[in-house]
Amino acid sequence: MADKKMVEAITSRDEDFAQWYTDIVKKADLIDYSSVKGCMIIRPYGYAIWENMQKILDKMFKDTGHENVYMPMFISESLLNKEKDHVKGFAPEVAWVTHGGSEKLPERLCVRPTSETLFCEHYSNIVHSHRDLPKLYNQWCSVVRWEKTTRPFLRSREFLWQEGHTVHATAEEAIEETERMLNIYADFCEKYLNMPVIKGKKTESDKFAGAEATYAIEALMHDGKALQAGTSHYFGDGFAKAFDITYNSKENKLEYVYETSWGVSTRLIGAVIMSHGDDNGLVLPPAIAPIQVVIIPVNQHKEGVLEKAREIAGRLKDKYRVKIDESDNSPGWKFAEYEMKGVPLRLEIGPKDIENEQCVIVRRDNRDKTFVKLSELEENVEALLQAFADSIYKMSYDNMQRRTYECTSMDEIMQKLSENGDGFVHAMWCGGEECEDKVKETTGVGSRCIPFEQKEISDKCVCCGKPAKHMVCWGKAY
RNA sequence: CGGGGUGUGGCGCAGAUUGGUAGCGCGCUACCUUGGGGUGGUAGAGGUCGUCGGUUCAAGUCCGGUCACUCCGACCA
Repeated sequence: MADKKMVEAITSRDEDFAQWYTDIVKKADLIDYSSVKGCMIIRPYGYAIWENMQKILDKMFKDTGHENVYMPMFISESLLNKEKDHVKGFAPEVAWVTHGGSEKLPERLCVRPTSETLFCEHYSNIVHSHRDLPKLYNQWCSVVRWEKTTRPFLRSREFLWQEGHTVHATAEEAIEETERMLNIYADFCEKYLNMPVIKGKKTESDKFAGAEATYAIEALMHDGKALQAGTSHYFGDGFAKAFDITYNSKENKLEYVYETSWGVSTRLIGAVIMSHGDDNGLVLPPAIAPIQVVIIPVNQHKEGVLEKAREIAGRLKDKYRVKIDESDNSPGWKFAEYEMKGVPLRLEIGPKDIENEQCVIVRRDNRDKTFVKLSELEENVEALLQAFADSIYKMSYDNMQRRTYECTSMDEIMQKLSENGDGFVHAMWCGGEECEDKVKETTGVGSRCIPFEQKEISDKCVCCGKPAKHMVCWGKAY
């Protein structure tokens, strides 16, 4: 029975998606709660996923000329206050340090919610000449935002991320950088997380505090809600003016730099869970799965079985992340356990197989069983992992297609959503903030982004009927 | 921040209305058994009931505060 629910312990995904999600993060050993609200312990299995993401992304950053740095975690209040839009955006959710030991600090310090101000201060000190540009810095760190409601990976008060901050001589160069990084994020999601995304620009009301333009990639989760999976901001010279970051040009003129920043966070783990997971647990993309192939010896106490299992592991371990479970749990228990943990391939090896010089490989996504000759092991693993990755991408892609609705009226939006469930609504927009608000108020979907890939569904705004400027992608957000 | 739910061995829960000193399943430990979808058995270990305070001869149980988790909204990587 391919669709039989093996693990009774988790909530069904279609019955209660939120509860299902909570069950998964706990039962797959990704996190544990700590005693401070909204702060989670990322356990080894969860952290390994993040490490794999980091490894891939870090290489992509380095390949495009970026360098890693580390900024302090504290920002003085006066520094934070320098760019007024930025403070206004973040002040409500920063955590403050007021004491050092028992002594009150002369100026309170905020725990970074993001590090624009720190990078700006530093850049103003080290950038003097056009020869110093560009500076392409990135840092891996954690940031703190005092969120009111919290959820593991999706919204925690402290979370891990990377933040790139770059300064350039010209606006063109900075805009190019903003786009380059957005594309890297999109490629990462599609190729390594096997998750399709929509690239687009945020509306004025939705852009980053202090930015001139914010670009984002939006992914659609299995339940039809949207998740912002990454952002890339173009700052123009706004921060440069606020923080006085100037350089002497070739013509010996004092010029302001142009800046960008971009980031993705451990929220991507949440995105992967909600894109690919099913009623049996996690389903992990091979590129980031801590274990890609789990080997389950069957009747392992029988002579020769464990030896064979280890031999197989030895053949695979240079190329793949492999684990043999030699514990004394029953095979059935192990099957369920590694399904919960989302391991892409399960390799079963028992006395019958050894006799036939074969093994059994089962895919996590559809439980397809393949009998593989041991002499053809490597090429089969390779092919199955690839097929697995393609297949979970397609599932996500199909889900997004099925849940994308083109609408020309507010009534149609509400009708499509109630008939087919949540999803992306593509509809035209005049560019007015009142209409943006009104769409959200009446239909429940907010603007996610203005996709780069535009389509003229009609020439009128879905809300007010005036001439439309853009097609907007709307959705309910996480 | 508003509304609902929950907090009792590691996990899931019962006990609370009718106060009298804590119980079940799973897991855990040891041994045996079994092994191709969470094997079966025997013997064990483990909790003062989120937390602070109040009422009472006596509180898991009643009252008040507080903290955390969770779900649904409003805002956010």
